[in-house]
Order: sequence, then C-alpha cells, then structure tokens
Amino acid sequence: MKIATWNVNSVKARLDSVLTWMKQAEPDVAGFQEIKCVDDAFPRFEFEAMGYKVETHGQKTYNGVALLSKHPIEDVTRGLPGFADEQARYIEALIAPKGKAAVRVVCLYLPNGNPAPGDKYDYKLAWMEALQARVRQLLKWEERLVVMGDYNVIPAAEDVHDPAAWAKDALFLPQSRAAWRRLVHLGLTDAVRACNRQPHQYTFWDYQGGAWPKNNGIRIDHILLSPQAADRLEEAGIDRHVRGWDKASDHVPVWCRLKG
DNA sequence: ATGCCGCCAACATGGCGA
Repeated sequence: MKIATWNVNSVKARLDSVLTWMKQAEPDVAGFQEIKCVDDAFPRFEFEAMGYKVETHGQKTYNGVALLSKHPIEDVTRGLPGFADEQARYIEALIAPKGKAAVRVVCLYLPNGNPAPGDKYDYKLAWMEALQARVRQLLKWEERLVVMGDYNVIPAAEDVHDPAAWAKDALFLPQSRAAWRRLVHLGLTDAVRACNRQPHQYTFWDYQGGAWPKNNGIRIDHILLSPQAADRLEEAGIDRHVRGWDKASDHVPVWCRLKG
C-alpha cells in the first residue's frame, strides 16, 4: 500500500498539479494539508472520478486537511482528540481494504509557531503535547499506524541547508526538536530516514529568495510509522521534482510503501 | 532589520506562511 502526504498550499489553486501528481504517483492513500477551503468547496468530484474516497476537515481561508483513499475509509476523527482547536489541522481514519490488513492513518498540519517566543509558539508546543498523548493512545492498539503530515519541525541540522540561519526559528528551536524526539521515542520510525541516510533530503523550499534553484530547503514533512507498520516498510521517498512544476506548492509529496 | 513570493478575501492591501 502506497501512502503519501503533501502540503498542497490551497487545493483549489493547485488542482491541476495535484491531479497530475495523483495520476502519476497513484497512491492508495493521500493526506493533504493546507487545503485552504471549507468541506463543501473541496473539489471532491475530480478525485472521486479517479476512484478515491474523500474525507475532509476544512476551514475557510487557512489550514484544512483531507484524506483520500482508494480503499474504504472508516472511523473518521476530525480534530486532535483532547485538544480544543479553533484551527482545522488534524484528521484521522482507518483505511480498511477488503480482505487485507487495515492501516490507521493520521494526517496533520502542525502549527508553524513563529514568532517564538510568544502565543503562537506556546500554541505549537501545546499542540505537540496533545499529539504525543494521542499517539501514545493509538500505539496501545498495536495496529499498523501511519502518522504523517507537515510537522513544521526540522528534526536535525542535516535537515536544513543553513542551520545557523534557522537557529531561532520555531521550526528548529531546541524545544521544538525535543518535542519531536519525545514523539518519535514513543516507538515510531521516520520512514524516509529509515530508507535513506543521506543528509539534506528536503521537502520544502521557500518561494522567496530563489530558495528552490539554490536548493535552500528544509525537511519538515514526515511519515512516522508504528512498529507494526515499520515492519512492513518497503520503500519511502520524496517527489522533489514536483517543486519545479509551474505554480508549484512550496512543499513536495513524501510517500512510503508498506507490504500487504 | 526588512523584504523577497504566493494564496486568500475581496477590490486595496493586510494576514499568514516558514
């Protein structure tokens, strides 16, 4: 089963690119972040015509997440459990293929947190604490679990072109990275890192300052796997070529393939 | 120290992103 995550930066503005990528990449499951529309405005017909079922947790103008699947989607949860959130940043569901093992999938858009310190950074750290609590609960079920999305966290210096330039940014502050480690250390596997130990495997390049042609990127979009999912991991990758397309999102798709 | 670029709502330009 191929499972992918992509911060599309407006599904309406990006529709042609997203459909093109979906046809080429053919993921069984895709999680989108920053759809930037309410549920009724999501272009679901275009995806349903390609054989996908669609579940959204949308919001006007900002944020918004969606899960698409070629297999039945069950047990949908909208919003991070245990966290009263004004912003649409979390959707979770069970992907249940006929006659095959199910996979529980979380699609998340973690708060940016800038400027730090401040209210926005406090919100980010509180969100990460609530996510950790939710994942601890999910891990008790011992399922194949995929927790993926735009984490807005640069895990390590090897994941950023210029660590010094990002030292005081909410994405790279020690507190953010410590919260990331606490999450991973619950027993999750970073799918891309497990398959590729090379440094500088970026998933985001800013629109500004020629970041893409200079390869001034950061790795902030991640797929984390429970032990039961990690045992099935065949390959994982980053579709960096998509960043070069016309009217590209500033993020690119990240994917993994699980056996069975 | 700030803007760069792009999207949104809305119609001018400010909020937001990372």
